[in-house]
Amino acid sequence: MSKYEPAVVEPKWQQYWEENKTFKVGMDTSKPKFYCLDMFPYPSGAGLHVGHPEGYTATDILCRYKRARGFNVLHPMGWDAFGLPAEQYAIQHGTHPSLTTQANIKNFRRQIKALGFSYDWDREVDTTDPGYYKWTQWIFLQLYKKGLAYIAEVPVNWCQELGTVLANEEVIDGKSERGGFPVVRKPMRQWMLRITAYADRLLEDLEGLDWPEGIKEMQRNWIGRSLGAEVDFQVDGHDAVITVFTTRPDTLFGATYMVLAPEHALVARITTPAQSAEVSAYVEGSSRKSDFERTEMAKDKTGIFTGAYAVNPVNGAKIPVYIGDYVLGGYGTGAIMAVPGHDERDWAFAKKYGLPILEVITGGDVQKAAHTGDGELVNSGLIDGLRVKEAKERIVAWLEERKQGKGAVNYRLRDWLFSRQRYWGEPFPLIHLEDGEIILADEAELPVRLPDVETYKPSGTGESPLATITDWVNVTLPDGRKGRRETNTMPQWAGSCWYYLRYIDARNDEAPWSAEAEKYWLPVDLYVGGAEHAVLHLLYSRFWHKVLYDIGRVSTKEPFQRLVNQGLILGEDGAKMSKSLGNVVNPDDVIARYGADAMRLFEMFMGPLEATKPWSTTGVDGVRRFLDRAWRLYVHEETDALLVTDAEASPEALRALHKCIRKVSDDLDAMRFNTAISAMMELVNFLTPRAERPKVVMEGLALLLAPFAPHVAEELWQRLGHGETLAYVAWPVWDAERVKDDTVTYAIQVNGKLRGQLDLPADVTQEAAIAAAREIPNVAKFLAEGEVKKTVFVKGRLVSFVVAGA
RNA sequence: GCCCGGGUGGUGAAACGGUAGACACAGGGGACUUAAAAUCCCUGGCCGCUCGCCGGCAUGCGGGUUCGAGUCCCGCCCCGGGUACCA
Repeated sequence: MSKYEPAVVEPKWQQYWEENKTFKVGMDTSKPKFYCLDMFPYPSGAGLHVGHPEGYTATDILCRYKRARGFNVLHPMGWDAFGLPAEQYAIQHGTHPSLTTQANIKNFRRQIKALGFSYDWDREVDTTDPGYYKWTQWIFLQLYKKGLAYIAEVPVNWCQELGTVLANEEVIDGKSERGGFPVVRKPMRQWMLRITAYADRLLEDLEGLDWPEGIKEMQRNWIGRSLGAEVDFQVDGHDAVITVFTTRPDTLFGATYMVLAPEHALVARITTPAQSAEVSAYVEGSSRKSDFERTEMAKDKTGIFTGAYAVNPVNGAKIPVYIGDYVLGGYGTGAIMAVPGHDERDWAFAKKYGLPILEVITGGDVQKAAHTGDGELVNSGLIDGLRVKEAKERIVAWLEERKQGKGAVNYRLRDWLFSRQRYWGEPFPLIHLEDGEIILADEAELPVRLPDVETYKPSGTGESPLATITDWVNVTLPDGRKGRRETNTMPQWAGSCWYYLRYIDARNDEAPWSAEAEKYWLPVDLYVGGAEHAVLHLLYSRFWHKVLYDIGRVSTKEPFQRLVNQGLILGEDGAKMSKSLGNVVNPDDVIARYGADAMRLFEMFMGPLEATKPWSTTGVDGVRRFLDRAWRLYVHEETDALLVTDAEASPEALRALHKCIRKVSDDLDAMRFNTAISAMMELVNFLTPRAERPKVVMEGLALLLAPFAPHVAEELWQRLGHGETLAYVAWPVWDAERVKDDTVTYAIQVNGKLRGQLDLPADVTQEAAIAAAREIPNVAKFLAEGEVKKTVFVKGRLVSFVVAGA
């Protein structure tokens, strides 16, 4: 072989790495560790998506770089393999989901290996492997024992015609995606996880994380902590109290009415006979609406007077009680006090129903619009004259003294619905006895395996297909008591919540991971994946991690120290890649045509990792030509002879090399892959027209190129006479002396405009530079137009004259 | 509405407050070739002219700070993503 042929080089080195277990890693306390994690893929039938290799390439480059810098690198890969598609395929074709899943995994593994990533494949995990989900079940038991798992009746998407419960994504406009049958909300027995118990810690611990600020902000918003007060309002003429949550207790004197959610428990009790018919009709109407319809879609706030009045605890005022479906039963206390003068929603409602609007904070005209900003309290008795902040504190203290309210914190975050009525998921390791007692599986009994079933069709009752396997479901304990196994299974999130922990000790049969491995490898130093997981996966995972921290199984509060989101890769037409648009790029085709190294290089050359950017076939062609050019620096295309010589390198060549080392090293540290590649292109462009091929320069270039294009780099390294892989060869070091230029081009400006350029010695003095600049005819011309008021000299950059008058 | 990103050549993009457009794609010209491909070299924001080491205009728009602004500040416009009657 004389020409660069990736089809020959790439399989050769992939085989070498595999046979020599080049990237197998163990604990080595003599080196600093680097745990670099990719979001593991769901192995779909469609094969690897072009978006996957972007993040994987970035992490692989970094891992190879870190190895060369002496780090002990953990870089694993696995499969988030439970999921709906395999079960749907099973329902249609009768194929066991595990068969479909294994076939898909095989294809994904082949595609990923074809890109030459330096994973330690001995640590591969598969969430559907009983050896893996054994420990997922184990973690569930720990959650249960901590009181963080409980059963509740929760509404699900029930489709009568299909006889099954549907995921949100299977429901479109209130109809089933398959068949278009009606879907209703039906309460079912579900497992819940008490993530809300960790809300504060999930919020606070974001502070120390090196994550994109936007993602942290999204998590904060999702948790939605709001500080305020609960205030009790006595209902006039009833022995009943309405408790409201408000973030603005300071505006309590401005409350002119109240609104209850239609599903509020007191509605039926306090509604007067005269209002009863209207209220019932309204309650009935809103029960058919989803929260989405009640909130997002409704532009108009609607409500109905219940006929009842409540007493404002601060001033004894009697204010009407309404119901309105813009108040949600599930948020806060399901009741609000309305302060139309200082809340926009309340203002709109008050205008519509002719309710009084009172000013309690100065600074606006509450008859024209709600004033939500700061100001001085008025018409507010004991808090008159205070600013908003002090007024809040004073009024809460006052309410607490009289036991009519208290400071309170409210969260938007809900507990996590943790069960699915599916076959293809982790079984819950527990039995329900006839008397209602729950018996947990013993750790030694794990895993509770998925039984084989006759059919994957839904049971028809809403329960999972597992409910139809009577000899699996029905159990008799050794003591004779009878029970039923849990037939719900866990959601796909379960397996992905802790996979980063399994990687550190993936073949441990005795424990999910060892304490030594945890202490050595955690936390994950860098986690790279798509922004679509910004909230749910990352929040759930953090939650489990904190529980594991509390039971002493992990020693860090947070699992992922640094997070980077790769951007979306669009189709060549600039649109999101999709089958229907026919703009999907298949990695297999790119590799076949240009090679894996060119594919890797182009994925990184397109632009910053985080940016959304379109694919370009001619762009791949461009980086492939760069690799061809680089190859020809080393190998004679016709004779296959090595062109590299032992001759001493010229200072210019050394300077070019050392500048390149500096640039590539700095850029890799900052994950600026695109500009690092540009720097290598510049070095190749520098060498191409020159005859000299000094070994020291050519070896340096090969090592710089290695993280990006490892196959071709290994091949060149071998041709340079080395017997072993370059994966652990020390990263080249640049020398400050070598990168110094003899002369520097100065820009000469007059009044900020460029009027000339000047090559000056690198060590030129200010005086000499200014004198030389004045000599330039074009500069002198402009200087002559007025008086030089000021001269600016920036070393190594420019001389700037400020000229006044003319 | 709110919160994050982002607006730079024909295109993807570079640019410690210091020569805007590195690097690459597409384009134009040339060399090699019988020819083509491949390769190599040159060119390359827009406008103007006296064609130069020339001048003017240029980083979404309008202001400001500065000797100097793509970069910092203020006010707008547009695009992408996220998110919401959350009291």
